[in-house]
Amino acid sequence: MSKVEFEKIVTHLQTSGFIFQDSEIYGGLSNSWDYGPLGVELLNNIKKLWWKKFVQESPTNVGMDAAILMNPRVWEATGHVSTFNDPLIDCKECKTRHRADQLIEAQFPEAHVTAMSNEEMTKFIKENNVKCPNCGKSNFTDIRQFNMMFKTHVGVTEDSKAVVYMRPETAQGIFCNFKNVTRTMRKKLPVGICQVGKSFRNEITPGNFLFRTREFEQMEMEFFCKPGTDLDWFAYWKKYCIDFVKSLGVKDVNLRYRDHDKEELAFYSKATTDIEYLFPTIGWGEVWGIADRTDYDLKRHQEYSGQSLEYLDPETNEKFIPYCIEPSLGAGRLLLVVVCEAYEEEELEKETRIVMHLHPALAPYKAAVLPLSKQLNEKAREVQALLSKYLNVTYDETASIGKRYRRQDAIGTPFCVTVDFETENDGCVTVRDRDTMEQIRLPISELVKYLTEKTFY
RNA sequence: GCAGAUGUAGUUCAGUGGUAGAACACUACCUUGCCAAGGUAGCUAUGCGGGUCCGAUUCCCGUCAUCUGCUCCA
Repeated sequence: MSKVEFEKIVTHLQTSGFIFQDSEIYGGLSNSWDYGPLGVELLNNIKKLWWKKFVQESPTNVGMDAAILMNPRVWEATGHVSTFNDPLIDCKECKTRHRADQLIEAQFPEAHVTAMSNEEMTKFIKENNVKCPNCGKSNFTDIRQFNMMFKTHVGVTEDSKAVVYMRPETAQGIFCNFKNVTRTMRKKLPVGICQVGKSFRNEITPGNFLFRTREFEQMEMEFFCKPGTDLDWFAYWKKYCIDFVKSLGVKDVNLRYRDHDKEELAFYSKATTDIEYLFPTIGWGEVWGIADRTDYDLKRHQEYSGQSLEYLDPETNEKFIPYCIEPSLGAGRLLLVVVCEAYEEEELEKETRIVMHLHPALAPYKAAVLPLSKQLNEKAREVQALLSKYLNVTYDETASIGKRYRRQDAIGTPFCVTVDFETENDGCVTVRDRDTMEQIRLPISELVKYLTEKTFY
């Protein structure tokens, strides 16, 4: 396989019906992308397999789906309203931007930055001649506060009392429902609650195509367990997650764990490990974050809501707030990973064949039905109608058969079913494999079973 | 948000202060009968908005978007 540039993959996705720029006819909106007919199939398949692995196949886990808009008190409890504000400051000399608190901390470690207001920090920077780490001068703008949460209003008047936030993570919908879920489902610890849904963050610097967008879909599990038990759940889920990525066809050598250092850890987390993927051109990038959130979230919600979120262990009659392991993954990122991994430009004698070696269960179309000649349209349409009751299939009757194979290769369709002049007599079709380019002849009556088995996850 | 670069068919690229061109892709018809065949015809573009000019895709300004770097990233 030849070395492929990230840009090429992006172009391919945009020109073959996977991804479009959002509101493109108006010039687009920065970092917003839409999923086209093929992209949405791939995305849905990714979410489906994740759900299968984390909900359906797990004896401990259940799913749920929370609202995007929540009581704003939720975000006060989590600290998003207060501490998720970055005090940003620009150097007037060299035009670089910095975080005021980090500037002070780096040059005056003894200063109590966390206790300072923005005005106090501005004053401190001026009085102590805090220098720009880039140009060494001390000439800054005033601090401006950035909140990463999108705000909107409930009700038709823009009354500040009715401010609500677009959730910056799906996790809190799970924490808030911890009691509801365990009670109604009669769940004992350990229990994982899983959710797939949109989150919104007003990122200062999004970029790299789907890699960092302001609106994104998260696939998260909050796994509640008793602290100090024999089983190391953090290690367990780390392995479970990486095994899932590998099961989608991602090669071992392109994956690694990366532990966060102490300084890097979020305030609520005791330990965090990222699963990273080696993207073409871009290099290693975070795909999946597995965090040990301790009992931070439930504790805070208990405090702010006044509701007990303790768990009563039925065996020991002991009450405690469960600890939580959170593997959190962006659906768009995982899509990017499987596409980067699957994309190949195969050099053939006369041409280059673009093939997406997608796992058959992920492929937008499981098969394409192709009449060898247009005279065979009718029969081919019958086959398509039969298959489409069980599988997502497509149909193509234009151009030569070879060209149609190429088109399907380029969008990752694992099988092509060709109806030929013998089909009417022997009831068989030719099934061609995307990866091996081998062909076998099968009775139409066995097609559904064959394709279902071959595209099973 | 700052700095730099870029913006011409679906894609990759030409080109010009005076009616925009190719290749590939796509569509139709003919032909062909299992790996991008051939023929004919066809569709499609100067990101958006101003300004200068007789005339702007070209020069100028603004804006939007993309890329790179910085800042940032639950």
